[in-house]
Amino acid sequence: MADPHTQMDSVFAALSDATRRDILRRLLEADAPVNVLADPYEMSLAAVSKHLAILARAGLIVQEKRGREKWCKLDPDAVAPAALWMQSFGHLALADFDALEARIDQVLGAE
Amino acid sequence: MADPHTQMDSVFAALSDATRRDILRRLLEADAPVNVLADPYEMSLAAVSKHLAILARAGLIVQEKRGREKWCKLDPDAVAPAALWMQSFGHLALADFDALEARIDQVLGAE
DNA sequence: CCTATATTCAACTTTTTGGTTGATGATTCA
DNA sequence: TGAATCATCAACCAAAAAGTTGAATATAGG
Repeated sequence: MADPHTQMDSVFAALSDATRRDILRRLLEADAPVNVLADPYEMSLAAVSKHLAILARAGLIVQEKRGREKWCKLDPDAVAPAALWMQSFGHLALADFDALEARIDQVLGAE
Repeated sequence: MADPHTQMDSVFAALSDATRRDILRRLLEADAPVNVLADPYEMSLAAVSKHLAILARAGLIVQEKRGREKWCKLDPDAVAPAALWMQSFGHLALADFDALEARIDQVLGAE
């Protein structure tokens, strides 16, 4: 079976969890190793490690091993396709009424 | 049990499936009843009905029964919280977010 | 009234997700 | 060397997601 998950699927799925969004938000401030990222949450270190793997698989973070720590940093470009989809969707949807009026004007105003 | 799913969780989760994104895209063009929406996809009507329920639960569409048909229309305001999250994340994270916006404007034909 | 249509519901299967605990592999450092 | 630390792996569990088929419910229309 070919992987049915596109990059955008993975990005949106990664963002659908509040813990992962919180991790991303904290990574805006500074890069951090896994144990530091895990600290604020109630769940186990292994659970946070899995969340980070999901973020990495979506391309939203990159992980680099430094000594025994694994440092995580944002890869913000990965959010671009999903952000583009959302923005254009929102713009097109909200602009719909204006677009209709514009077309009416076009039809009535032409010739 | 309090619902652990926030509105943003639901919106991102709803957008993480290509079929649902395609449905939303088609609803930009015109409102449509369930059977019309289901037509292009290989899956059963019941499966599409479930996808629509997920979109409705996320607030992305509203459904209104007209006779024996159930018409679906976009509720584009529902993307706002998630879009804002992404936008502010992108603003803070992307060095060249202006470039992204330029591409968005390009796609939209720009104001 | 009867039949076809539109949609959902119910039950079921399979896969994925999000979590646990305990063991394991690296690495640091006293 | 040996103990502590960092992180993942492996096995497991419960719940949710995504699909199926078949029955049920409304409604439309001859």
